[in-house]
Amino acid sequence: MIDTEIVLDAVGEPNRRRLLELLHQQHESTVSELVAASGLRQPQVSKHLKVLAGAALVAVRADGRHRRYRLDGRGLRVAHEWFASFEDVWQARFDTLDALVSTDPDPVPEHSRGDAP
Amino acid sequence: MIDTEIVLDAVGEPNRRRLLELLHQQHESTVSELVAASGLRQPQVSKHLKVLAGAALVAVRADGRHRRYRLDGRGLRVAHEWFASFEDVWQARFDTLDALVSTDPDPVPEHSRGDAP
DNA sequence: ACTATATATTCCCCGTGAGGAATACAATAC
DNA sequence: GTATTGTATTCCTCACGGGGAATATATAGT
Repeated sequence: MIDTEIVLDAVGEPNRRRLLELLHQQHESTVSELVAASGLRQPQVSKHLKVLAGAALVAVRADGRHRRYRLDGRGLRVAHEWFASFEDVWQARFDTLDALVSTDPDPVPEHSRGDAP
Repeated sequence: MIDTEIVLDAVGEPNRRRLLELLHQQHESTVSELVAASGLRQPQVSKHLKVLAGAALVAVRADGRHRRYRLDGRGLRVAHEWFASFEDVWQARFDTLDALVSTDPDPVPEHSRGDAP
């Protein structure tokens, strides 16, 4: 079974999310392609891919001296399901309205000088 | 508009995820209740809640000297949608099968030196 | 006024983890 | 074999961010 904690930790990093998005567009990419597309350097790309693979977010396929990376649906699905478990929160529509009012519980009284709104 | 990066960064921390889950069960909680339920100390709970509020993941309502926190569907929905955009990955079922095979592309070559670790 | 409770904020410390450079390992071409 | 390309790994440094303690700021009660 895939650990939700590991998955969400892995996604909690901007460059790793960029790699996931790049792999989503390209469907399959070598490390060099990801280096070129991301602007990151090769070692960091490899390291990030290792973390993503550890979370079942990407899968690798050896191809000659290349490694072809692609998205792995298993980790992505686990993360998606974690957020889906909160669906009731935004489907009870009143919460959203309330939130607009109550996000800032004290909207700066500013010592209430007499100027008009 | 809510920034997906900020949301996913905020969720990328285990204790903040715990707080979200606690708020999901309780629907609304004071800081003290979250302190008791999480085992964290009050300042860190307040700090994490501030990050979550900055990502529109929680909303606050002032109630006497308490602050009642609840989940905010806006941030949660943004995160859910980000992962939903990858749905095609796990709905193409072959990826899952391939992953089982190709996650470890080179299962321990015979460089094994005879000495103990 | 003072006291107590609830929460936020400030300061400091320290570990984790991301980035960089260099190197090691792997696979093809010659 | 050597050279070259592609990728992984090691080592180092350093900043970011989380935790702890103390303090500040509210709000209620007396």
